[in-house]
Amino acid sequence: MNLNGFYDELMVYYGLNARKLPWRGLVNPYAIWVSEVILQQTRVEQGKEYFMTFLRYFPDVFALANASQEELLKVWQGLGYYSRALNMHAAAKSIVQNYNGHFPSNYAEIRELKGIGDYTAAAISSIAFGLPNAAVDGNVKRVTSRIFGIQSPVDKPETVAQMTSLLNGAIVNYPPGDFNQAMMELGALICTPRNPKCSNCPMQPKCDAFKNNLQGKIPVKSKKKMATEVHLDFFFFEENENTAIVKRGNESIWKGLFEFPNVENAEKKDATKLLEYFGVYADRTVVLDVHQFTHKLTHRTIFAHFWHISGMPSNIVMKNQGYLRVPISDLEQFAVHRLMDKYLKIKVFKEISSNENDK
DNA sequence: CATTCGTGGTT
DNA sequence: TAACCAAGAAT
Repeated sequence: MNLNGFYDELMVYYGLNARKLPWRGLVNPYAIWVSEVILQQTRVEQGKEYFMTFLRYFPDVFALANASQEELLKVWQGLGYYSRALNMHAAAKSIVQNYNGHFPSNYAEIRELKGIGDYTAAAISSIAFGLPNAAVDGNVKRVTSRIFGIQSPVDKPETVAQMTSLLNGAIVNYPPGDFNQAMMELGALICTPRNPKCSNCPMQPKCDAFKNNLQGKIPVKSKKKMATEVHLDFFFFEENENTAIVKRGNESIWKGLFEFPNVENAEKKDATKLLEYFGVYADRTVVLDVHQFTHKLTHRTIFAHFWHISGMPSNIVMKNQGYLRVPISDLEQFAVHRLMDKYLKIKVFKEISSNENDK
């Protein structure tokens, strides 16, 4: 199928309709890298503010490499997928050490950096260095599968490889960075997941899905696993204006973020059992308040309880070196996950932000 | 290769 | 409202 006409039309479309975004038009590979990692599985609208903030705190690769993990995660707080930030930290150190701070300028070396996969390596190498590598993200998978009528699941590596190969054959005829961004822009603005605006699409005459009225069937996706349910109980111990927090390890979710001492269970357990875990016994405990959240993630549903306890068990510090005793007023300085953030705003710093929250 | 990594907007 | 899913990568 000869799609040269389509690609020409696509580039014209992009020239006329490209959104003005904070990272558009930049040539600094560091800034482009930052934008691409922030935008992984993240909506453009949510990423904009974080992009500006990130560059303000870490204007170049040296600033990022020299930053503390705590400061980095505080800037990243709320974005999710926190391994992205930790991987960028490692990659920045690697760039400083192995490339004297100069961002590597070829695909293979870029692809080796932590947190950079096929898509991001192609995006950076094309946008920052003009290299003809097709970047296949969610938008491009949708656009490409519809154009070519590809009905194999787009989440299969084999399907992605097929699309990458097709697009690599076309990208050599255009400015690579613009070509990749044009494909993504078409997916974001015209070839949307539902109700695509085919009447405004420069590709309509050559689109297999449109021709066969398969826009609702393509792209094909494998069915996803059901979310598992988890019970997570946090303990807000309060004693003399102080409380206890602990830093998450590297084993699973929320790596490196701080939170109240907590227990995770597959089943719901009663309060006495939970408190005994921390050496607090029901008959000597004053539960000031219990607050419940249901927090839905892509692959798990968390039933969270926050127990506000008067006093702090003395063994909370003895039991595990990881526990930190900190002034409650200092909690805002620590990077926390959304559950903690919500609880702090609603219950702990209520008096500070009540004017905004109550509306 | 299938699963596991957040959060929030859209339908 | 529940389901979908967004400029994906690591394991």
